[in-house]
Amino acid sequence: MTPPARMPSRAVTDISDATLQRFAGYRMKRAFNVIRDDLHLVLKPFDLRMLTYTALVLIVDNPGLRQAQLADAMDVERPNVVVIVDELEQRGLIVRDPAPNDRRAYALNPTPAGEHLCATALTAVERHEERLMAGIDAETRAAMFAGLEAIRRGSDRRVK
Amino acid sequence: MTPPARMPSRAVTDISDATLQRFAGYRMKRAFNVIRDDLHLVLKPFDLRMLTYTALVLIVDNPGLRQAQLADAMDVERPNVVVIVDELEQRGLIVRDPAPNDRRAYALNPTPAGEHLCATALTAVERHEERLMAGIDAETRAAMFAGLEAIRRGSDRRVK
DNA sequence: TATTGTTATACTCTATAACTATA
DNA sequence: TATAGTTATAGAGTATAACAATA
Repeated sequence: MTPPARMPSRAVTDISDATLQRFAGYRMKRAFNVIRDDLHLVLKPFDLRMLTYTALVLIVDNPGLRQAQLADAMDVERPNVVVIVDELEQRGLIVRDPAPNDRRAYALNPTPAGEHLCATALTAVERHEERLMAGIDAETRAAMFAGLEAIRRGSDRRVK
Repeated sequence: MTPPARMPSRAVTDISDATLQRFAGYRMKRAFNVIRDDLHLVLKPFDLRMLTYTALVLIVDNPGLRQAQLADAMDVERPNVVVIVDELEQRGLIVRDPAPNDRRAYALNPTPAGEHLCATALTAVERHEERLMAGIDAETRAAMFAGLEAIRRGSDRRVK
């Protein structure tokens, strides 16, 4: 069963990433790559990317949201939110209403078209999720989610 | 204990991401952002980024590696590996030796300086890892790693 | 024909500084 | 003074096509 030993020059056909496997960052990057690539294909029919999809969902779930709040919720810098909101607005999926009591800000609201696209995309993403998580039992999923949440919350445990 | 109810206009100060929280992609992106930002600061003193650090570790652990194998191990396209290897070579951390039996390819090998920097950076990354995972018990860590590995392996369960 | 490494290129994501108009 | 949104810009990460040398 075991392959013949090749003593002189070690085979580089079987690459070891044992060192990197010890770190959450490496494992998460690899897993996230799979999710990102699949989500990319899933959202393509709706002409949405992960960022525009995330923004749309947040605006649908939180009508009246301001851009600064959206940036904070998405963990993205404010200038980068502008182009995302621009894109959604130009496609008629959301509107920039004037914010009450603050003439500097906008109240982001979904249009009926935006709500419809959001709902349709959401069901596609749910199928994508179930497909990728198919082999993982409920307890492992819960533990994984808890671990990810603990890392996210522990951002005050960062360096500096 | 409960704050006074504000019926007319719902407070948008408390943003709900409940919909997105149901998806592994969102939770992983948020957690990965924390890890990426911290790792960025941790590697900065060594003048390494996540990609160059990962490549260096893989080359140290797999001397004689070819670039195509490195690209595969890093889940990065071959053209993007060229600049990473360029950077490590120009800094004297690795060398591009001729590959035996194939004059097209290179055998990537670490220099003593590369091995030393790799070891030093590794201990810093170990501290970073333990800091970010501090609040997570062993069983949760194991389950999280198992879940991430299952997603990575299940890349054949992708769309198309 | 297929593969290795390469060049060129483009698109996305991310990050910072500086501006305007309001607060 | 500080904040909301904006502009401009630059750096990273990622992806594809096409090429020369070699298998």
